[in-house]
Amino acid sequence: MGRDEIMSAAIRHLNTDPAASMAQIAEAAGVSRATLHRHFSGREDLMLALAHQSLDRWAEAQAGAGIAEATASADPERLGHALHALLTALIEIADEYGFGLADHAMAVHPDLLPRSEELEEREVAFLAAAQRAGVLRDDLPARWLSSAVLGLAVAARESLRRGDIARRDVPRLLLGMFFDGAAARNPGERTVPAGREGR
Amino acid sequence: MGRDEIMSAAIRHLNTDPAASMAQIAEAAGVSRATLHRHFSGREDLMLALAHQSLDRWAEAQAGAGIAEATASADPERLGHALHALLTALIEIADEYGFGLADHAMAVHPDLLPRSEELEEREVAFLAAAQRAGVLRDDLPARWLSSAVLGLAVAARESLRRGDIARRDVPRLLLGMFFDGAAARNPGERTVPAGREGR
DNA sequence: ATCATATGCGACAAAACTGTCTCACGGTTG
DNA sequence: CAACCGTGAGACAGTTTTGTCGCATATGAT
Repeated sequence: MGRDEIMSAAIRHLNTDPAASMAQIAEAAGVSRATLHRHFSGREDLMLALAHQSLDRWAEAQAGAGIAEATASADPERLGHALHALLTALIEIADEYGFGLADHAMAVHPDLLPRSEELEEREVAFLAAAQRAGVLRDDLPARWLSSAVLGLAVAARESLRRGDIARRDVPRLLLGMFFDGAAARNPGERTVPAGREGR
Repeated sequence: MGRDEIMSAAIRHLNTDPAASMAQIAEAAGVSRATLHRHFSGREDLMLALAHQSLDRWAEAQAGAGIAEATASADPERLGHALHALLTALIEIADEYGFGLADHAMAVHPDLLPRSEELEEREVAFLAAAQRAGVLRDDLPARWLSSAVLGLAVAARESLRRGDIARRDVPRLLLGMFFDGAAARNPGERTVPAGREGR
C-alpha cells in the first residue's frame, strides 16, 4: 500500500462521502489509521496532496489539449480543436476530483490559490483567444465562460452520480450545451439579446 | 430576534463560511448560543429549516413563473416567458441558498428528498414541454437541461462571490449561456452534432 | 406591582475527531 | 539467524463541537 494507492482509495471514498473522517478514509483504503498518518501528517496534508494532484491533472489537460500553442496561433481551427480536447478532459477531472470543489477550506488555501489562479488565467487567456478568433461569441466575458464550463462539469458529475445520464453521453451533452445552448435553433436567431461587451 | 431573523442571519453567515459552527452562527445572528438552541433543537434542525425554506422559494419560483399552466398550455410563447421567469428566479435562489448545494448531508436527507424530487419532476416536465413546443432543442434530455441550469446558477454564484462579474449582468450572462451557448454564431450552424435522442 | 416570556451567561457532560505514542507481528534483507 | 522496516492494533490526551441546564436579567403585558 503506497502513498498513491491510498490517495486513489481516498478519492474513491471521498466521492461518496466528502466529509469522511480520517478513520473512514483509512478503512476505505484498507490501512490502519496509524499508517494513514505515516503517509500524511494530518487531514489537511492529505487534502492538500489530493488538491495538488487535481491541479496537476488540470495542468496536464491544458498541456495535452495544447491550449498554449493554440492561444499563440490565433488559428480558429486549432483553437476549436483544443477547446474540444480541453472540455473533454475537464469532464473527467471534475468527475474524479469533484468532491473537492465543494470544500470551501481548500478553495481558499494559500498553498493552492496561486496554482489554481495561474491555471485559470491560462484558461481565460485561451478562451479569450478563441473569442478573438471567432470560435466563441465575444459578448460574454471569458472569465464567465470559464466558470460556466466548471459549472456544467459539476452538473454532469452530479447527473452521473444520480444515474440520470450515461457516462458515454456526457461529452456530447456537455459540449452540446456549452457550445450551442439549450434553445431550439431557428437559423441565425439569438434568443437572448447580446450585451454591452461586444466590440 | 425571531426565528426568521435568525434564519436570514444564518444564511448570510453560512454563505461566507459553509462550515460555521452553531456558536459562530449564533454570534453572527447576534443571539446567544442558548437562544439559537431554543429556536432550533440542533444543527441538523437549523439546516433542515433552511433547506425547507429554499425548497419553499423554489416552489414559489415555479408557481410565480407559471410553469404548471405553461406546461399544460403547450404554447411556445407562454413556455418561453415562463422559462425566462423561472431561470431569473432560480439565479437568486441559488445565490442565496447556494451554501447548501455543497452540503452532501442535506442533499440526501430523507426529509428533503421527496420534496426536492417532486420539484425537480415538475421542472423536468416543464422543460420537456418546452422541448415539445420547439422552444428548447429536444436532442438533450430534459433532466440534463435541468441539471445544467443548476450548474450554471452555481457557477454564477461563484463568479459573483469572486467579484468576476457584476450582479446586474448575471441574468444576461446566464440566460445567454443557457439558451445560446458559447459558440460564435454562423447562422443555422450547430457546433456539436446532434445526438441520438432527436426524434 | 406582578407575572410571563424571552434572552444572556456560564457551566457541564457527552461525543467525535485528531494527532501521537507504544508495542507486537510479519516479511525482507543481510 | 538477526537486524530492519512497514504495518496493525490499541491506548491516550487534547481539541472542538454539541446539546442541556440553571440562574439572573430585562422587557412588556395585565
